[in-house]
Amino acid sequence: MSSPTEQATPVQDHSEPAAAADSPTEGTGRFLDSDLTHQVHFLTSRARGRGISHANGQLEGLDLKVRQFSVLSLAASGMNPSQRELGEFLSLDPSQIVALVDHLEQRGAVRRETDPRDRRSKIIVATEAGQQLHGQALKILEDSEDHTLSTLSPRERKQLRSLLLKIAF
Amino acid sequence: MSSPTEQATPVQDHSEPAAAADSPTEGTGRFLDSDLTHQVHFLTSRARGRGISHANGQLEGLDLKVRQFSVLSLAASGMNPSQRELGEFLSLDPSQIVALVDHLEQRGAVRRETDPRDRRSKIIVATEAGQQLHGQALKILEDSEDHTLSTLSPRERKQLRSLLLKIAF
DNA sequence: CCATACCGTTGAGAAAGTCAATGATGTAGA
DNA sequence: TCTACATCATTGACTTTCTCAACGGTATGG
Repeated sequence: MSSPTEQATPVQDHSEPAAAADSPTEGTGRFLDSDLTHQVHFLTSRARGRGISHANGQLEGLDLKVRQFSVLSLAASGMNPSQRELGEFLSLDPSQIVALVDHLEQRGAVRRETDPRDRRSKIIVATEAGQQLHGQALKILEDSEDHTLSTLSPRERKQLRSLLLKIAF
Repeated sequence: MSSPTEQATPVQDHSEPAAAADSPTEGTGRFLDSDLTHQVHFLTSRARGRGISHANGQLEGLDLKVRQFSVLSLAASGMNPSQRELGEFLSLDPSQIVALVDHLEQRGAVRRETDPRDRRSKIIVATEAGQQLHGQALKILEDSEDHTLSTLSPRERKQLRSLLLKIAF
């Protein structure tokens, strides 16, 4: 199908009406038909980029990023994750977890507690202040997500979450 | 403010059966119920990470990454994108586009052609070799995506693409 | 002609990702 | 018990990606 015959398509061939200036989707919308737009990794990348960017902006007031929130969230869950577990679940290198936990610990949001069953591993738990911070951030993130998914019906949002869950693990 | 009241859920409270060693989802599956797992940005991040990681692995033989492919793909589309348009559509800084195009150009996969209508902008077009490379990569990426979405039915895949498309733009 | 805006490019620095090595600790077998 | 080996958190080095400011060449509108 994709045998690239001599169709080199010179530039002057892109005959677009000179009135392209007032196109509807502000210029790059013409790529919406491209092959790329059908690739799931491209769509997830873009969706993620937009969502995270907006979320980070909204979290600015708390001086927190989604990256840090994800660690705080698990720490505040009462599930007592170890750093290794955090790394695995969040798809982050152990060394990155160290930096993240360092930051949250200096901020007084989490504590490192040595696991009595395995003194090599450290359990990350949220402090009282951390719980509070998590609560505030969660609220903001819910609003942010609501904004990101504003073009989706409640039913579609549920579907999306369900589908993503299936391919995320 | 941050007086840590002694209610901090001590570690020995995480009473888990000692037989946890043979748990089904290899350890971190116990976080699947956490709040985080309900957040779309977390799910998209994980899904994207897994997908791109696998895709990049499969593309290794072509010495190509999805990042570079996305540029090549638009260059090979016959839509004559300018670098600015590439940046906007791919959510990348213009300076990153320069590097990406430089690399593909040195490889002989794309050409920069000055737009006769606006000599500031450069149109990126795929060479013959670039078209061929794109064809091979596309095939590999389709297989990779098939692998990433293996837990989804054809109908679900279509739904997913449709939903992602709605929130990606 | 002039001021202003835009495009690609360069360079610098921050953030994020990857990898190897180490000390402390746990585990299993001789 | 002693010994070899594996695992966890940590550090450090390095690469990749992101973000931003500046600059030359070009376009646009007065």
